[in-house]
Amino acid sequence: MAMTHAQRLLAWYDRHRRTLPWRAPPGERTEPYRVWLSEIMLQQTTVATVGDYFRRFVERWPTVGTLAAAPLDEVLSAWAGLGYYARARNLHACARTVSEQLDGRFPEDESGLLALPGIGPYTAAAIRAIAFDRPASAVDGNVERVIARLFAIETPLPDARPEINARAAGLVPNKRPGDYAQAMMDLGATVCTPRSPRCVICPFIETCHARALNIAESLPQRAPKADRPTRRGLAFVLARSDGAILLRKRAPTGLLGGMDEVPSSAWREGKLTIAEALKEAPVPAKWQVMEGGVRHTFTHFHLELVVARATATTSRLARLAPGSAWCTLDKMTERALPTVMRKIIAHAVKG
DNA sequence: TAGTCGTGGCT
DNA sequence: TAGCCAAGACT
Repeated sequence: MAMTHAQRLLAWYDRHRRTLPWRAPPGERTEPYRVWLSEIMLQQTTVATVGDYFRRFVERWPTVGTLAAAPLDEVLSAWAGLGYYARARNLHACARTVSEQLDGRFPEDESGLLALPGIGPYTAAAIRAIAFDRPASAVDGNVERVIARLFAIETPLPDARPEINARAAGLVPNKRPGDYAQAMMDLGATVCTPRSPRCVICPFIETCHARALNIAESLPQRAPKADRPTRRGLAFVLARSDGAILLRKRAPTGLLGGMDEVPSSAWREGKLTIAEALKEAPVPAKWQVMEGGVRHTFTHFHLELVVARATATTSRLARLAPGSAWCTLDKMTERALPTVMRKIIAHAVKG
């Protein structure tokens, strides 16, 4: 009998398996805590970016209990720069639930995992497969691509998802399902790549329908994305005589929720009127509007910021709103500052 | 269901 | 340069 897809893939995996910070040695299982933490970090984020964050997290918080005991603000600070900050808020909430209500153990069943904050269909399946070696079908962007090509599914995403999920589930083996899940993702990441797939070294070359039709690189097709608008605003960098800068805390949810920020005017579409934006300054001061500015792109809009600087005087310190605080430059790395805020500060300091 | 939610690397 | 995409979840 011919080898199944799973058998071919596992044979390939045994030869090409990558060493990753969260991956246990061959034949061993990764602890559920490390699987969960890595999978949350890897959502919409590249392996290369996650590596250092993962190492820092497990060194500082080696167990789910230690993470649950940490203040949210410390977790957000450690997460700063990774993006999608709701993941960090949910990570912390999930750690507390597992620690306080589940005796520190992650559920092994799908419904139990799906009930936890930040764990959706993909992550629940990945945890079940990798941590508990259960035959769960973990379909991420890599697997979507592999399956769409293997079966030449030309329906654009996201409409193709039901068919892709069904096809993917049909390939999951009962033996080594954890290795199989990781192998599928490795295959998508290193062989069945979005552009210039390396079909000649693919374990599925003999059965891949897209390869046979010479349409592999064009799959999966995607529905066109809405174009991003541009929002504009004025950021206010207030510096104390010792160089400390005024920061404040953002609202707990929504864009950059719970993170620290440099005060700014509202970010609006359309032309920026400096005179109007200056009325939104956090304190009265002799604001100096700087040359140039900061550009940053979020998932669904571009942001263009002009930066205004001012020096604080003692008389204004008492006027600071609640949630505001001074931060010296050497302490800036300890704060929960998203990348766009670090860009603003760098621009202001550089002058 | 479709919009919200970051960032960096690659082409 | 500008768009694409990455181990998606939530509302």
